[in-house]
Amino acid sequence: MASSDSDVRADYSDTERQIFDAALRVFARKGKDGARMQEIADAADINKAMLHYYFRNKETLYAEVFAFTMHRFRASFGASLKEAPTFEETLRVFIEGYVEFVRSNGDAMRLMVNENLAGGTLLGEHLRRMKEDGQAPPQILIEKVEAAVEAGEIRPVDPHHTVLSVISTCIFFFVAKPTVREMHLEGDSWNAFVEDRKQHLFDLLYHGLAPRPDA
Amino acid sequence: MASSDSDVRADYSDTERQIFDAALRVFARKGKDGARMQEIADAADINKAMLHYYFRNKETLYAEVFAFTMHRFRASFGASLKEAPTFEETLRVFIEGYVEFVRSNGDAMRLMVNENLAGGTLLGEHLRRMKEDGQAPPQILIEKVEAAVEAGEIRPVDPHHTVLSVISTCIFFFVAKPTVREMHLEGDSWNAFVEDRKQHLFDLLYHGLAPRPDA
DNA sequence: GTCTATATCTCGATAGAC
DNA sequence: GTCTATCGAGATATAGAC
Repeated sequence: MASSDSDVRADYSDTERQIFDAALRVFARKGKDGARMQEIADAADINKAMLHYYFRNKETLYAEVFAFTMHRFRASFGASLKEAPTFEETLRVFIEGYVEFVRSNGDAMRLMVNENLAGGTLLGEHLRRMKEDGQAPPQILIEKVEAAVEAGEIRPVDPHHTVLSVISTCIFFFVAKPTVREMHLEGDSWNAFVEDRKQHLFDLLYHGLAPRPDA
Repeated sequence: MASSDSDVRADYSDTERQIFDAALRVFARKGKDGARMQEIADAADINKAMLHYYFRNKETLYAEVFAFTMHRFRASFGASLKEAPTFEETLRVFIEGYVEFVRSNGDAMRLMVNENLAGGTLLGEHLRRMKEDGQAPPQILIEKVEAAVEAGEIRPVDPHHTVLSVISTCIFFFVAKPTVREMHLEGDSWNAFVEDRKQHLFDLLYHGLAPRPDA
């Protein structure tokens, strides 16, 4: 258990998880400084004093919520990435997995984006660890893109930019959900929009990467 | 001048613009609730009391900064979008213009994303106005995509999803700059990365949209 | 218009009864 | 473990001299 100085505890109680959910919801929308302990307590349906009983202060609460969220992100995502025979299948599975992850972990995404906007002091350590573990979703996909280029399955593209583009298109529409609703949806259902989006992204990216007959 | 109830004043003094710049910098990173008036005053290099002299309170300061930022966004961007003979040129010009805009208006982007994360109460009105004016960058590009589909210049894609994808790839890497630095840059220059990205995005999206010979 | 001082209030944090 | 009451820091906002 003493593997790394900032490992994530696995034995959170029910109340603690309840607090985590509430804290994540608030931190994700308002950021660390904008969030109010009272609002978190209300969302968790507990007394404000209990927050300080379980977590010394706001700073540690935020740090633990962030670490726990990143931990879940790695675990949940690694599991969703299956092996696929062709790059076409890999791309389809990745988009499906990523969009679904984003859909059901919206606040985790918002938290990470918020941390980026604020300067990302906490990100560094976590990202470095993800990179070293090779567990990061980007890292995995980058290698697959490299292999696909090597095998001539796709055009000779820059793996880093390519993966960044795939991820951007899977996340941004969700981060900017209020804007997207206003600009692109006129009373249509959000869920239907997300389903359409998965298909669109696969088409766009697949054709964007596939080799050109004339090239 | 009484065109609309929430029009943006055009006669801001030098001091007021100085405050706007500082306020935008802070609001963009910390959000409305996370920002501190003292920090804004320091960044603007004026006394904290002066903030309240020029703007009654935090709420109105934020509202005016947001409105002014959206106004500048519309104006600055509309001007950068030139007519182009082919869709290929349109796409290239759009990416160049958008990425450059994002690069030199990073805090404006961060502010909008922050507002989206927080729920986007202020966005609604502004976006609706942009849509009605037809001035919105997305709106303009959507029409060009529709026309290009019609003319057979590109594959029959959904214009809304397509434009959303273009915009996502132009903005997200910037919003997540700290993460991108950590994951994709190893001491390389950010400016060089941005230049590479413009080229990559054009390639990826152009091939993603171009008609298939075999289709 | 500018600054100091201060009023007012909100929020994070703790004490202490149960 | 839970709650009420409250302290004290820090934030917004204002008063008033210059």
